Amino acid sequence: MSNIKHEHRASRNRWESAPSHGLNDFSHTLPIRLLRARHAAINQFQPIYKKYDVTEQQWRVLRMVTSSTSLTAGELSQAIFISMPSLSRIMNSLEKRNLIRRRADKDDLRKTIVSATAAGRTMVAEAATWSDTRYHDIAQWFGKKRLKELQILLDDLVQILEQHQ
Amino acid sequence: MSNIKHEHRASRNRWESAPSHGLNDFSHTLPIRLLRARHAAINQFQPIYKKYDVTEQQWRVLRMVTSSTSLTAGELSQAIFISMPSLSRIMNSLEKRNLIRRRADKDDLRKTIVSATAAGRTMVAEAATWSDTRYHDIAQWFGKKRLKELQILLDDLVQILEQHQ
DNA sequence: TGTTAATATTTAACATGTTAATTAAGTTAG
DNA sequence: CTAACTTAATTAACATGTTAAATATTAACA
Repeated sequence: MSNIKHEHRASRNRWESAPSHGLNDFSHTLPIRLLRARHAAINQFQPIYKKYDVTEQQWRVLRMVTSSTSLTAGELSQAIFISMPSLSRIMNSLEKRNLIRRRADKDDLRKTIVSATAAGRTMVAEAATWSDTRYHDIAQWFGKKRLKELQILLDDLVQILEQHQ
Repeated sequence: MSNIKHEHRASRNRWESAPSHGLNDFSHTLPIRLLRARHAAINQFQPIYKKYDVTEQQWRVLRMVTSSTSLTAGELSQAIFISMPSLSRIMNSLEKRNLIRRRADKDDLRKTIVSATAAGRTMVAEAATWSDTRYHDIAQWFGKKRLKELQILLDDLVQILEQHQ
């Protein structure tokens, strides 16, 4: 019973230890970790969503649209990682609330150009300061260096996974 | 394909640079990065979902249930990070397909104990090898050390964000 | 003991995620 | 020029995410 090399404690997760059958500690896979982290991050901005009665996704649209002078629905979709079908519905809702506006691109009538209304811009500008403060807080708590590390690892992971496809 | 617009160097993101007004480069916030990474990771296992005609979430339930001898719906919900309402519907669907079973806990009739049927266990066991291989591939491509680093950073981030709440 | 509070799960209502089909406009080849 | 192909956005259908309310059971306690 010579346990030579490893003496893995109880259950290290499946990514670093022997896979055996892979059915142990399933609650700590990378996808679930990423989901949890995203949840926790978004949660920090909950006060804004409640204050303005928007969902996190609607807020993403509003921020992207107000931060850009002119972009098409397709560009918007790619930038904030919301599929076109979802984006389509979200834009309906935001347009009804008079926060954004859609118009056809004169050079290519298939494209839709999305822009923020004055009301939309006002709303985002109001929250921008608060939001920036919170972003800064998070960087402070977690450490700017580690945050940067995390970002790089995430980007690299995406790149590598998309490569091997 | 390969029209991927990675303008990494072009503009640094808002997390490390001066916040100014926070409306620039909004498409690279941490939440969006996490979303992208999760997508890319899940995408690697798409063949399984298609082969067995299950969603990613249903698969999470199946793997967790088969990897555990006995757990309640609540425990399952926490472990795989699916809310109780969603889990309730997913279990309905999996039960109809005879992949899992629900029964009341004799010691506490409020609790529901979830278990896999023989069919469910067979199905997961069949895919386990393939899945393990893919997990291993990812670790190989990305580097085991970096993957571990990423995991630690994610866990720490969650912990810190939950602390400051 | 009986009333109230807390817990586990489900249901309801609505927003979003996902895949496939549809519509409209632009592009290309014959 | 027009038929076939491509692209951009929407719609449809169904699964999941999310919040609040409903239901059933257990715990607390005066």
